[in-house]
Amino acid sequence: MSSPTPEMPRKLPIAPLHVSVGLRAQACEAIRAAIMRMDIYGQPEEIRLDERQLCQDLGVSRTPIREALSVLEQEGFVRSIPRRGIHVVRKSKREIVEMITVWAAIESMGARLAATRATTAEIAGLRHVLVAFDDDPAKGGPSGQISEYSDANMAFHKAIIRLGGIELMASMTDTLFIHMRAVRAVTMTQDNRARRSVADHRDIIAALEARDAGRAARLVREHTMGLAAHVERHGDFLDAKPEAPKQAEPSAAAAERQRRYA
Amino acid sequence: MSSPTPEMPRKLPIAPLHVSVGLRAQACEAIRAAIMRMDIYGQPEEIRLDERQLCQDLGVSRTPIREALSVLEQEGFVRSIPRRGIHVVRKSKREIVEMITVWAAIESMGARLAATRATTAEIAGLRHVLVAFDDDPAKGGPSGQISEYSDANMAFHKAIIRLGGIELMASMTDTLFIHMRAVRAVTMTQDNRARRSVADHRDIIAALEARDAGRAARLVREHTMGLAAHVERHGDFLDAKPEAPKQAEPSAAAAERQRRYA
DNA sequence: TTGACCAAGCTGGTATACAATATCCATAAT
DNA sequence: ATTATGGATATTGTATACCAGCTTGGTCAA
Repeated sequence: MSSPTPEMPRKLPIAPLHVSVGLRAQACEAIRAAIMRMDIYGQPEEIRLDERQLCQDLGVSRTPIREALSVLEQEGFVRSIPRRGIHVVRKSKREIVEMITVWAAIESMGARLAATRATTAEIAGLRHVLVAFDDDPAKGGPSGQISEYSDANMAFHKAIIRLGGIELMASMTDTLFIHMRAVRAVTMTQDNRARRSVADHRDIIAALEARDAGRAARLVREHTMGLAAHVERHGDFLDAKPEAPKQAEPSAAAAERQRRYA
Repeated sequence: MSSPTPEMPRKLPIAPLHVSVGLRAQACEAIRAAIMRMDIYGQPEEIRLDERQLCQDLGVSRTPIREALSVLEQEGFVRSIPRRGIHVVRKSKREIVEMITVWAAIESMGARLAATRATTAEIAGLRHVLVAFDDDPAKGGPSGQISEYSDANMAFHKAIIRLGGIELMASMTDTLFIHMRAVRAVTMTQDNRARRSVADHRDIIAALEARDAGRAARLVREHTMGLAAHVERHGDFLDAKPEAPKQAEPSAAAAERQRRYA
């Protein structure tokens, strides 16, 4: 049966039937999506999540929830304190800057590798990512486009990394990029940043097309480190003000509990 | 419960200390140590570990074991297949090369940052790491010293990264370095590599002392990428031959299993 | 009125029981 | 004799029950 019969009718294109995609993975995905959906830095108070509440909402037992939370804790999205609860982590400005720095390091190397091993067609494909906003520079103004541009921006950087050919880079930066979503508001506070960003991207593509590995690596590094410097200057809102602990309000506890499940 | 007794043995104010360091963390540490201790690439067959066996050995229940295995799976040490068991991952040559490449990217940026922000005393402290083997170059020969040198080697690179001041770099590379331990045998197969490595390190320190960020970054990158190329050339043993345990045996079950794994 | 002490509830950690599924072997049929 | 099918077995995923500790709110005493 292992003979290489070229045409075997036994190979029915039957469903892959991944009935057991794993309940833990689903919970992990759901919780991660919920975390990304909420505006972490909008509310000043710590966001706590309750295991049992999640159990009810997702309709599963605590065990998969706990395992999913373990994964999320490893990924740096939540933090579990023994008997104090599980709260969504709020990255400090320094942590954000560090993440951007690591991102710059990885993507710079990715660009360096891409300059030599990527095909010309692949490099040319990079232009498709930014034409969408290159053709319409008027979009830079309203904040409603920020999210849209930010997504395209991340897509461009992801594409650079992908062209480097190191899959590990893609997987490692994916987590970083997810964290970046929370602070994308600050990345475009200055209007010229968006335009300058597009110009930088064009220069990077040009360097890649010229097969100038050193220049591509340098441009990517300077571009991303510029973002790091920008956050360093204007990202003070990240170091949140956990607000006055409790002013003289006797019902603060009740309010706290109410907010907890919000 | 029986509260009427007004005299309750009051809790001694003696700090129980880290009684609850978390049973999961201990299990995680133990299993990780066990994995690092065993020679993954020595045995040709897949190394499977059994949950209940671990439960008995560690004397705990399955829950903390499972959570520890979740963490280890996230870190890339083990892989869990739904109903097939948990086996220690055997990194392929490509994966190792990728890890080294990412390491080079991160450490290169770390050196670049260290060149400007590290104090002169900190840079000078780097020499302490390699003098131990710089003073006794005769040690390069026997393989018994490989492990020792490898540890000092990693300590040097960790120190570079630490001087960069980005804690995230340290934590990310720690996991990479743990994986590197498994393949440190191949890193020193050529005798001159050890000596050249020390020379490279000295050059890196010189660049840092000269505050030449670009040169430091380049030297670190070339040094580590040289290791990647070395593994690329001589690391074919990593792509192990799982070899058919049963040779020419037309067993239907074996063929079936082979087909399903493909 | 204010402070401390106690008690109860809530939260997470741990253990165990149950269910589902993959593997493997034995037996029967061709 | 060989193959296929069925069951036995083993292993993991999931759920639930129990336990320990922290928080918090109330009450009593000074």
